[in-house]
Amino acid sequence: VYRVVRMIPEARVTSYGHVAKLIGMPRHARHVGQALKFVSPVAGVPWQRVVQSTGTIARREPGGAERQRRALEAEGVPVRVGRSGEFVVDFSACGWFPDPDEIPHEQEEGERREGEGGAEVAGGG
DNA sequence: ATATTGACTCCCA
DNA sequence: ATGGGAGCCAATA
Repeated sequence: VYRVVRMIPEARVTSYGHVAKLIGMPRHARHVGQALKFVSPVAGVPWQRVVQSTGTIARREPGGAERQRRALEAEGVPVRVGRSGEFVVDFSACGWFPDPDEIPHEQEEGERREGEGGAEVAGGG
């Protein structure tokens, strides 16, 4: 999970479900969140770049969602506020949903890709 | 072992 | 676009 989340480019956002797919566990969307909440307090992983499939920041303890919103805005991701005070990001603008095949599995340390640019954008559909 | 919960997602009305 | 229900899998009680 952390490996995939770390490859999310700056100012880009994806969903728990997609991360789950990228790691080969399309049904573990919830566990992706569980894993992220585990690293959020220690940082080191751009957990902020993962939101719900609807682009909405999941609700959690008061102040938590706002924390994620702040983190996103800090890197230039515009966050919209819903009528319910929900925070939403625009996948069409900063969505990051590469094909699972694009993601190298068990990438050994040392080797690395260059100029991996994802121009595709969700939503379009 | 059963029941409940959770940083989720898809389906249907 | 909105709201209710089911499916999902691991952790917890």
